[in-house]
Amino acid sequence: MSDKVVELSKIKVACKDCSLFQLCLPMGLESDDLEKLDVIIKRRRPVKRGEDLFRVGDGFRSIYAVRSGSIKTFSPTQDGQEQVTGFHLTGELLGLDAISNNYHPCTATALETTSVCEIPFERLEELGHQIPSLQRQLFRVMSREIFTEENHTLLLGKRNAEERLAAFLLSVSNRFKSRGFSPNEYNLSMSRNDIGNYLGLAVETVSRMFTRFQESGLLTVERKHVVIHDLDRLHDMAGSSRSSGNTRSSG
Amino acid sequence: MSDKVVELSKIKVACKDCSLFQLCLPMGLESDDLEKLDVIIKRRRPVKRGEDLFRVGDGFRSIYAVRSGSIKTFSPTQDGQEQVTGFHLTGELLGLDAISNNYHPCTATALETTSVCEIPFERLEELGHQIPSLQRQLFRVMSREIFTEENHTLLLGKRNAEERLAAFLLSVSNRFKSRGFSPNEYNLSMSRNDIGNYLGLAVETVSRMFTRFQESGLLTVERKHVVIHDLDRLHDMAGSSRSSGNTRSSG
DNA sequence: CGATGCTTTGACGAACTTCAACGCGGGTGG
DNA sequence: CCACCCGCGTTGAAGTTCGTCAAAGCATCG
Repeated sequence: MSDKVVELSKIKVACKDCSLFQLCLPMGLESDDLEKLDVIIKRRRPVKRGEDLFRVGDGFRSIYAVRSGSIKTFSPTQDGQEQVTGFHLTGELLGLDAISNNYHPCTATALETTSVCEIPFERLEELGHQIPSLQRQLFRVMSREIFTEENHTLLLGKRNAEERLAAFLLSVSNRFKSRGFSPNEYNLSMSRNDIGNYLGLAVETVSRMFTRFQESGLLTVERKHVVIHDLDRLHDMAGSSRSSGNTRSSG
Repeated sequence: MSDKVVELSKIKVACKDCSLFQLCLPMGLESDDLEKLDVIIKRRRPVKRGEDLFRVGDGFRSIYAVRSGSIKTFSPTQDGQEQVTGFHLTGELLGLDAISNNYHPCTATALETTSVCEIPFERLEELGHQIPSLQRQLFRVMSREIFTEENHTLLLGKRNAEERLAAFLLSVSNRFKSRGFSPNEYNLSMSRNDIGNYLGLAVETVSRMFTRFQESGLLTVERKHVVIHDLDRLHDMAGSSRSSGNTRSSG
């Protein structure tokens, strides 16, 4: 069960050997329970930039964990627009919003070449009956997702453009940090358009804010590449965010 | 276990005799499983208008189902403001956002005299291991909550004042309808202030929109009382809302 | 009956969107 | 290898929506 081998097209890394172990679903599981989970997980070939992991209306079968790369989820609105509902970075789950309807309410598109673990939900549910700690972790993950959505709501409800972009950059920063990457320097895989859409702002406003942030010495930005010079100030500007983290998990 | 009696201060109605049976947690449960759930549920004395069911930071022990009345949940923001994160009507659950953090990230205040069922989460979790259909229902409820939050996000991200208020009124309408009340006529238990806060609008803007809606013949409003004359048009105005319902459940 | 809190209304200004144009960079084809 | 093209990002100007400020109307309650 655990002698997974690295192949060319199907990279098989057992949960126990995965660097995301502490962030992902198996967090807190005992070794033998971990293997049970490991067995039901499907490792798929990487999704290329622009390809979809699933589409709006697709039947719900699995939830997904991002192993590397990043994914955006978005829903169509009645007037034919799209609304970006979330960005999912390494170690984050998506698809949880499909459980109740039994189909995916959003489309998931890779922002760059991305590997995911596919976790068939029925089997996960069965496993949950056997492994209480997995059950609990699953509840925790879903609850955190609700909490995260509330935070996003909070952001869009009361905050101006400056605060929104600051909060967004801070959120990305925190998420990279908790995965062992630099919180001060990273590449944004999503376009300005996606960011604006997600934050409820026009692209132009996002661009202007980036310029303003840079002029004030808060950060340096060049296309996708962001270097944050003053995380404390960014934090102050973000203001609104509720006490706890901004960790995303589903979409 | 099922011979609950109506008392004066503690109204005891077994799940199987509750009119919300089809909307609430026990949906789809077999008779004997229902009784198991029934046993762990605590019926508390009603919460009066303005009283809190729980407060921000309170330790998480239970989730709650609204039996009658309504509750608003709100979180403090860093600058001392409040952000209303949800309204919870009859048959809806709240407290699900506390599972991951182990404390409540929001305060829940009664908007009118409100009865709730308190469901100790640890015991519910245990019961979930025994009763797969309860487990599944719990996942479904949590997933629906994520979906609902996404919808709220969508609303705040892209929609103007008119669309927001229309979507809000439509959501309330749908929720009353699914509980067997009139979708065309209802009383709003929350203040204009709460509505504005929830929708990310100034109170004055909400008021102006109500006036505009009334002048256009869409509805009649007098303080809390709302009569909707043209649900179809309201639906068109709300526009943005994603395909499925607006059913809330947690906060 | 006055006090208080909620709601409405009007005037004004600020923030953000929209429209338009331009710059830049990466990819493609000659 | 260079030139061109196209998408993305930036910048400027004008327009609109909504928030803020101020004041008055109106119900509820002591």
